[in-house]
Amino acid sequence: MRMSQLFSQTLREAPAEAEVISHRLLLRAGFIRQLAAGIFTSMPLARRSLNKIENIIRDEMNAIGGQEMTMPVVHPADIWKETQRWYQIGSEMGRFKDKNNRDMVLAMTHEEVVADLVRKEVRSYRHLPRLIYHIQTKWRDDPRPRAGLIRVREFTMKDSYTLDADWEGLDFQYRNHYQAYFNIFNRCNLPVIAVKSDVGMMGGKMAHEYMYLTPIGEDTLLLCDKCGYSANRQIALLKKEAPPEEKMLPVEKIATPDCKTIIDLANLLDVPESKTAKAVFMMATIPEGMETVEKFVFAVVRGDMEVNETKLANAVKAKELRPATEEEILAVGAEPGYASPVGLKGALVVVDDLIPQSPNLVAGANEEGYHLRNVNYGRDYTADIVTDLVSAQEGNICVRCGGKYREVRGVEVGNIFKLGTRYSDSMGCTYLDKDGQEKPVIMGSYGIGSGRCLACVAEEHNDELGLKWPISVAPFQVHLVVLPGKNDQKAVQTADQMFVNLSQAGIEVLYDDREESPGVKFNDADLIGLPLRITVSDRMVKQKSVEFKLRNSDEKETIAEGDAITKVKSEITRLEAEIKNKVVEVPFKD
RNA sequence: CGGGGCGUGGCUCAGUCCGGCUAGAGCACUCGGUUCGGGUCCGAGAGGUCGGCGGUUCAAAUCCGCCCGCCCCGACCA
Repeated sequence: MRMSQLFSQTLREAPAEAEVISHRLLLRAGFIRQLAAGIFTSMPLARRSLNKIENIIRDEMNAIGGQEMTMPVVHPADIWKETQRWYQIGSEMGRFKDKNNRDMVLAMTHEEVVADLVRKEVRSYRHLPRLIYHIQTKWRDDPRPRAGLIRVREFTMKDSYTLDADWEGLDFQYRNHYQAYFNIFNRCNLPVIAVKSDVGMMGGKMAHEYMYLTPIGEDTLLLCDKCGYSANRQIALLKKEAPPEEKMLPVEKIATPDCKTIIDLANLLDVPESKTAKAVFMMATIPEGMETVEKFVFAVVRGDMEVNETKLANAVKAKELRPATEEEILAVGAEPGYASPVGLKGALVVVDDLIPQSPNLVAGANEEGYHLRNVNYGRDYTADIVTDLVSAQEGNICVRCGGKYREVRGVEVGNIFKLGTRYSDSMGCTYLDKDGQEKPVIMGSYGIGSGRCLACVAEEHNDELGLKWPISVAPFQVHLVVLPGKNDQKAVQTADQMFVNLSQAGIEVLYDDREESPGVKFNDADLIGLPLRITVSDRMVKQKSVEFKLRNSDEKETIAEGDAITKVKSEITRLEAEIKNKVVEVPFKD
């Protein structure tokens, strides 16, 4: 490709709205342009890199038996109503009506379409197992798109779906994906870890997320360096140490004016925060058949811990949770700042499982300015649900080995889900097994965002001059720069010829044939960040030589003109081998 | 959805507080010349409904109201 013909330009300055490095560099280097919040165009450079990423994905999916297909972006709402997700998912779903006033959905994912296909195509155990996938546009009207390509509303995802006759089959395909995903990210030279995760709106049994660790990430992860346990904070378990046993003391009402926070309370009474009970009020939207009901949820955790909203939502099977308003709190007989589980009416009480083991806590009195001492679960109040409700944090004890957790941030670049029969049941996907028995098809679903992957690679590989693409993801392999000098076409002729020769040798070349000064050309080359650079200058062609440079190194090497192709080829081979070495077996961790 | 910020030519920004002549600068773009290994230099040009609508005023980029868009923090999120 001649740069004089390329449909995009580099920018000397990044647009003001770009903050994170990948966003700034992808804009400046001319890879992407924004159309609206969370909606981007992939320019030719980005498209080429995305093609490389997607081809790596294809390669790895095909290697585990995947069959590529394409499913529609626009769906009739009917199938989403069948699985209830039409009702369960809120404003994040893109909905519109067609000309006949029929409800339509913009695909957020494709379980419904797959399930519809399965019930029509799969009749017999002979049709199983299968692995199908596509690379297709998704629309999720995210409330807050941000950070360039990291979090967008329209995006492209590879999503694959496994169809199995039994749970062992699902297990096998799940593990195949587990490894294939590591292969994919390693081949993109993107370091990731797999963590256990919440099943969220997908429903299902087990899920892992593939996380690229970076401070700009939006997910908080807990890692145990001792045993390797890793999980998204949303579901991370932790070891809670039960306090020493105490005799239950009689409840005692005490005046605690202006004492609305746990810290105030602990200070005033001179007790540790772990001797208090913290109350959190939420309104939960809970699906009941086709309808939803709003319930007031009163959650209780120990004062030294935080409520985990994902765990709470899962405990009460809520589709949505929001903080309750003051009026709603008063309506159930609680007092904001002085709330207590003792003597509540009409609330769903959910208590962390450490609370019943923690005797003689200080809790609110449901009366402004008063708390109760020596409140004990079982004697003074009971809960509708007792379960793990708290968020794991830096320094907490590992649930597996007793080590200490470390907290890091990450971007989710992929995920794998064991769906089980959630969709098969609601959409009637059954097959006949060998005994003629009708059984549900067991499904799995697996996603990778290709644009997000590109952004993460850009986020990982850059320096103060610009991008530094791994050879496997670079839009071109070689940046060919010509510096013509004055009144002499010799360099241009040599470079033109080299462009032809390299291209004919199957090498992908971006040829900067523009009439620009050397400084501009070098800076653009560094900004765009192709792994190899060849400079053909007036000065050097006189000695029949050219300059070779790696983006990743400051060294410049003078080589004979005639050796250029050999040199480029061997360097590409070397860089590709480096990447290949990163592809290794990863032990499965559940 | 809550909090904050911003919106002036393709990009970065000044001007807005305190209303007043043809609305400015740098970069990018076009033309001419110059330079030629790290964002050359000189000259000439083209390009703007000052986000939109309404109001106040002799006069609005500037003041007031409503709306829209974009960014950041939070809530949310396969």
